[in-house]
Amino acid sequence: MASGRRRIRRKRAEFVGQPAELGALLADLRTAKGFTLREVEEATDKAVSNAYLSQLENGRIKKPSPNVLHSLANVYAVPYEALMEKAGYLLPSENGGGQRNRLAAFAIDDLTAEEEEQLLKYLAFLRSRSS
Amino acid sequence: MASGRRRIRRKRAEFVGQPAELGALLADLRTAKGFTLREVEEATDKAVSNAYLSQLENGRIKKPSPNVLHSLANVYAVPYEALMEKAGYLLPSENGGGQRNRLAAFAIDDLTAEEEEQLLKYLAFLRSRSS
DNA sequence: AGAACGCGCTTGAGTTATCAAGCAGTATGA
DNA sequence: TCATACTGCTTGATAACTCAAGCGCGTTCT
Repeated sequence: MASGRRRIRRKRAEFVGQPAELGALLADLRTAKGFTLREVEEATDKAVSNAYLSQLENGRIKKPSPNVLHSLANVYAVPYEALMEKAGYLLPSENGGGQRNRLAAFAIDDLTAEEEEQLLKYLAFLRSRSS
Repeated sequence: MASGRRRIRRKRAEFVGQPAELGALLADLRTAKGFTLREVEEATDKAVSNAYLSQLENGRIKKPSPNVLHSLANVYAVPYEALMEKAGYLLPSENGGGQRNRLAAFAIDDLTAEEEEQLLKYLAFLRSRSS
């Protein structure tokens, strides 16, 4: 099954970006931090193999063990619960209703001034679009 | 390997009752409430089959999905996290390091989860472009 | 050029979770 | 007595997770 591996090339112009699935989120977190697959494997102390992470990021694995998510949350400095929720696991409090657990507390601590500016700009753009 | 199927007969006499396995705990919870396997299956709205619950209680299944534990926690009226922990999953707080590095340069506190994701995605995009 | 690396990714195999179906045992009622 | 209906339990099949090994591609030496 060859699979036409489609190169995902994001255009800045139309940046539609939906809520994204777990895999995409993990991929974004990793590239944002500038890690390689194997670096993450190391950082998790071999708890998450590079091969596995690849499959995760490409959506081939839908529900990794919470422990895997825990490891990754550590590496990416992002709240564990956020990943759990994205993976489709119920949260302790998430009972019946629909409760809003915030995703990443934007755990990017090493933003450059320039990046920050662009992000803010982009946020402004986003918000201007929301009706 | 023939397997000498060992009947697990719990003794009531010496009740050292310590860490106990998840299975034993679930079994105790159920009998304490006087439910049958099928009643629990019903109570969880078929989320947990009686067959599965049986295997769980007898320790044949070690790490059920968190969602299963959530259902059972509901039925038995015990805290979800307790079951999670018994199942060997790390809890949100169970973290040694506690690195909360979130430098507030980008201190946007009113971000919606969706906005955060899109920003992250955009940042990943930005950084992947810079050579 | 070629060697040597690092990158993401695939694949094969082993383990585990999960369910539908059905089994043996024990009541209870006709 | 037989039938019916429970009880917990087993089993076979399928799907999902997970890893070790290795592949192909692009860089970067030498």
